Amino acid sequence: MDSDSAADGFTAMGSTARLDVLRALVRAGPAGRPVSDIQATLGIPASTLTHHLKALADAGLIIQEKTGRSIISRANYDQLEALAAFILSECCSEEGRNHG
Amino acid sequence: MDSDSAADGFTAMGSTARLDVLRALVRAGPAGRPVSDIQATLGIPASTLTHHLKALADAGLIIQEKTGRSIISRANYDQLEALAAFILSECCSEEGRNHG
DNA sequence: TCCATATTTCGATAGTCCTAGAAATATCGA
DNA sequence: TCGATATTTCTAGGACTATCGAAATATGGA
Repeated sequence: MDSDSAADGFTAMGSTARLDVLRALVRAGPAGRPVSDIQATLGIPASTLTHHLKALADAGLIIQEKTGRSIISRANYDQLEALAAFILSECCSEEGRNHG
Repeated sequence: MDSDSAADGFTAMGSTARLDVLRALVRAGPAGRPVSDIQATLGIPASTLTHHLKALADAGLIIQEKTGRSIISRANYDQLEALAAFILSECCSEEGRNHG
């Protein structure tokens, strides 16, 4: 995980609307949820929801798969774990240094 | 940790410049670093750096303390841990449900 | 083919954010 | 008080973002 893709990931989580969508998918587990189902739960207009889902997918936080007329979105747990671990990685590695 | 303050925290981490500043502080450990020291390491103009530090402080990700002419910034490890934990909290709690 | 369902693309508006130079403020030492 | 150091505030422009209605696209069934 490099700094740039981590920042992309955090940007994607950095709006209430998008974080709510992501968490709905995290709660749903590996089965994921279709767009229309998320929309019914959160009450976001379809075009806005598509926009946010694309942002989450571009950042690698979710994975989308088309089945029939539906698109199933799933949380990308590996990526989410990597981001969570990134926050405090290298913690205190320079503790006590006066220069550098 | 509610969704709104989590989103604020992730927004603060959602730019490369700011994430680099935060990580410099995470690496530094509890001793923290003065602004001028961060500036020397990262090469960011002072006014830009102040702007980013304020954003990080407003989101509760860092804590600033004035000592003499310097301001020491420290990572707020409790808040960072809470954000890391938030990402996957409630994971799969609705797994298997078809409605709701 | 025709219709209903599911989702995306387009387009436009309003608002927010990043960056950074210049000027201002605060602190310490001589 | 004067100067050096440390940091913030002011200001501004260009870039990016969120929102969402309307129109378009894709799929499956009758």
